[in-house]
Amino acid sequence: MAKRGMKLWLMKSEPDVYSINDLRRDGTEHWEGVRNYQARNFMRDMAEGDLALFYHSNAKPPGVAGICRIVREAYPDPTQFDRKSEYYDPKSKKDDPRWSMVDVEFVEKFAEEVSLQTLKDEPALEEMRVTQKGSRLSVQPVEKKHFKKVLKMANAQTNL
DNA sequence: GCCAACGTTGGC
DNA sequence: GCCAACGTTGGC
Repeated sequence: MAKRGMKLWLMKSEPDVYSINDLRRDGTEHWEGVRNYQARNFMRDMAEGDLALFYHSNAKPPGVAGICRIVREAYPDPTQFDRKSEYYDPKSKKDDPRWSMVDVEFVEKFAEEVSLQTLKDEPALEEMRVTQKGSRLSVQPVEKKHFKKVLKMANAQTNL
């Protein structure tokens, strides 16, 4: 059931890097490596218990693969200080970390992914951010009506 | 691999 | 503060 004031999100991951199957295996994971200020700011707005659509980007086809839940609110992403990490940011200072991450846990993998094309073909999702041209943002808020629609299209077990 | 649609950087 | 050059994202 939906908690009062719960916010809803969409989070993109390239399945070659980290997929919904990886999250199912791991249970929980750090959502590290976000290096875009807008996406970071959205992560900072997340609260424990919020739900997110797990979106496979750069996939064939791209689409929503399942659901995850925020289990830890934003805190500094340690990879920004790790010289060996591909996410290393030499400009970020220890006493003023630039980048944040959240922790997520696996909720559900859809029996069938809902492809981006399917989302685009659904008139009710016309205004959803991810269906819009040039939507590159890797973390984005989702309106409740859109989230519910996607759950329905996916025959999801999760409901709001 | 191409390229549109951004976002960031840095010279001025 | 402007803006050109450059880098990244991500669908196709």
